[in-house]
Order: sequence, then C-alpha cells, then structure tokens
Amino acid sequence: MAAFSRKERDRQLRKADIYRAAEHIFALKGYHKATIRDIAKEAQYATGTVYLHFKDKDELYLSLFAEKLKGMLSIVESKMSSAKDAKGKLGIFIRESLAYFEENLDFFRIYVSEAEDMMTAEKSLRNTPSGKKFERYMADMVKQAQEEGVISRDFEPMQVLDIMTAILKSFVQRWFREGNKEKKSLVSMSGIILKCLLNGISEK
Amino acid sequence: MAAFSRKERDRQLRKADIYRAAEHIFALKGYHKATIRDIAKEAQYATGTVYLHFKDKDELYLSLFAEKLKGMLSIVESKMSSAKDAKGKLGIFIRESLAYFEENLDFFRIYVSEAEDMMTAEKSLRNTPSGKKFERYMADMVKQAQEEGVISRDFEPMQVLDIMTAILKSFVQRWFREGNKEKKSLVSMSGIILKCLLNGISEK
DNA sequence: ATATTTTATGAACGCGTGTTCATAAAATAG
DNA sequence: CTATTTTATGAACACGCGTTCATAAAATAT
Repeated sequence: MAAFSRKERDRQLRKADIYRAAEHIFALKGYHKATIRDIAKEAQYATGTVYLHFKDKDELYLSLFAEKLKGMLSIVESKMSSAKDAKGKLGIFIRESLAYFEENLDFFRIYVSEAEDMMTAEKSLRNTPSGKKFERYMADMVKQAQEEGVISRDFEPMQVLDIMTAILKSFVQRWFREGNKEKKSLVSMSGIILKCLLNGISEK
Repeated sequence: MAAFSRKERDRQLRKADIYRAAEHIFALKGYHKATIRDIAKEAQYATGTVYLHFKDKDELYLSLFAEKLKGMLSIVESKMSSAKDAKGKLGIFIRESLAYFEENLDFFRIYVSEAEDMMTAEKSLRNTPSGKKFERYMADMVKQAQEEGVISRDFEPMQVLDIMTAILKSFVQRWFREGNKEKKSLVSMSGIILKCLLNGISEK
C-alpha cells in the first residue's frame, strides 16, 4: 500500500512534468505547431514516455485545458461567494478572472487565441490598403461619436472597434450554434446588438 | 487583344471556380482539415490545376479571406455614408455587417470560428461536471441580477455569459497585442471592463 | 492538316509528425 | 546477487498532405 502510494506519487510527478512542458510549448506554438517531440524534450523525457501518461496528443491538450479552466472556475466561484449582490459578484468575476489569467499567462495565450497562425487572415487585412482605409474610416466615425457625446471617451477608437467586433462575433456565434437559420434572421438581431454595445447589459 | 481578353476572362472564370470551391471547403472543414485535393475535386479540376492559379494553400486562403472581407467593408462603408450622425452609422454598420454575413453564410462560418476543431476544448469543458456546475452557478447569478434590476431581461442568462466572455477576451487580446505586461496589469482594467459590460460604450 | 504552344492532369515525391514497439535500463522481488 | 517485472527510450513506421513535374490533352498558329 505504501509502495503503491509512492509509485503513484512518482507517476503524478512525471505527469505534472509533462503537463508543465505541454503548457509551455502549446502556449508558445499553438496546438498544431507544437509537437510531441517538443513537449517531451522540454520535459526531458523521450518521445514515447509521453504516451505512457496520455493516450494521444488530443487527450493531453484537452485535459490540460480542462484542468486549467477547472482551477480557474473553482477559484473564481469561491471568491464570488463573498459578495452578496449580483453586481458585486460580477465585479469579482471579472477581477478574479483577470488575476488568474495574469498568474497563468503562458497558458492563457492559448485561450485568447487558439490557432494564432490563422489570425494572419485578419491581420493581413489590417495591412491591406482597403483594410487600413476602413479602419481609419471607422476610427473617424468613433471619434465623431465621441464628440457628439454618443460614445464615451474612456475608450480609444480602435478599442471600440475591438469591442464591437467581439460583441458582433459573439452574437453570430451563438446564432450559428443554435441553428437559428429557420427561426430568426441575423439582421433581426441588429437592434439588440446595438443596444448591448451602447448601453451594455444593464437595465434601462 | 480580343484573344488575350477572352483568354484572360477564361482564366478568371477558372479562378472563380476554385475560389467558390475553396470557400465551400474551408467553411466546411476549417483551414487545416481542408485539403487541396478536396478543393480541386469540388471545383472539378485536378489537384495540380489549383497551383496554376495560386502559389500555395496559404495564398489561396488569405486571398479568399481578404477578398471577402474587402467586399464586405466596401458595401458596409458605402451604406454607412448615408447616415449623418455617428449613432446612425453605428446602427448601419451592425445591420449591414449582419446582412452580409447572412448572404455569405458559408464563408463566415470560417470567420466566426477559425479552427473550429480546437473549440473542442471550450466545448469539452461545457460537458464536464465542473464546467456544467459553473455554468449553472453563473446563470443563477445572472438571474439574480435580473431580479435585482441590475441586468436587463432582454438577454438570456447564457447569452450574458457569452457577451461577458467575448468582452473579456477582447480586452485580454488587446492587452497581449500591446505587450502591456510592463505598463499596466490586467487586473487594473477590471473597472473599465465592468463598466463596458454593464453600461456599454455610450457616454455616462 | 500539321506543328507549336498553352493548359490540365494526377501519380509520385518529400517532409513533418503522431504513434508504436523492440530493446535497454531501472526498480522490485525472491 | 539473480530473476522478474516495470518503466523509459528513440529509431522506425505509417500516413496525410502540400507541392511538383513528366506526360497528355487542348488550343492556337502556320
């Protein structure tokens, strides 16, 4: 029993080594460009050893991801419970999530941009004449809105674009996920999206 | 001259065939899982023919992406010019973007989730006990907030989570992009993020 | 009709990488 | 100390896929 327990502990240590290495390599190169060889080398094991602990690359990645996120959720949730009203909880959720990100920067680079290679597409547009032109146009629009007192000056114009894009994407994603193609058109959601963007999720 | 022009036209037609096929296949399988063979087959050409029109897979993907987005931007921009104030422009931006998405569904499935295979990570959490538990916890928090009159009932609880995540991600992404690790901590942005989420980008 | 140039074809090549497995090393048991 | 079981190793294998290229077909010119 004691023997088993030590062996098991050893096993866990090895697994943790590999986890750490995987975290680092995945964060550095993204899922596709990270190789098992990379990870094994970083952990100072031979390639095959990784397979003594994980069924395959997918399992390694997914379990790593799940583990991290689980850790974050449990911390965030426990901190949230100290607030009594929902607004307080919301604030804590945001602050504690950010704190956890900051303590696990390596990892959350994955979360923020899985498949960062593909982002080239969006980036490449930003370097294109028509892309730059559009960005300028939008930035000007935002500045105008700020002068008109419609948009707060707390945000930089480019940041407003980021936020707009993020919210838009989130609604479209949700729409795809629900297969709403029959029920409701995307365009019909314009109103609520605009409201969400301008006034946030708060009442009134 | 006429001969040249017809040849050129033919060439463009072929290229368009391949574009269409690529759009379809990329949208269906994502960048990595889509193969040149797939695309060629869909376009009813031989594999090698694709390379008569595009240097490599990357160029095909990037130019497709740039072309589509360019088209969208020019339409959206032209429609926006008909509004005089910034708020009107904003509304048009959102509506026309959505309309363009809807007319190019195949393609925008790419845009919305490049590398959709990787999303498995986030999804897999949603199927995990602790993930489900957390979702319930957050949903309850949102409901509570709605009862307290803090969050509008216009949004479903789950949708609020989506929006929160999207905004959070957008801020973190920006932070990474700017390499602000020295200047400012992530946590210090909690306030503005909460404000953005609750009250949107509008003044006051 | 024949020769010449252009375009299309898809089998073959090269390479990267996930995964396995025969072999060696280490740990444990007797 | 020897035998046996467990664990580690990394070369070899398998496979998918981007890319090329010798060959064939089609188009064009003579």
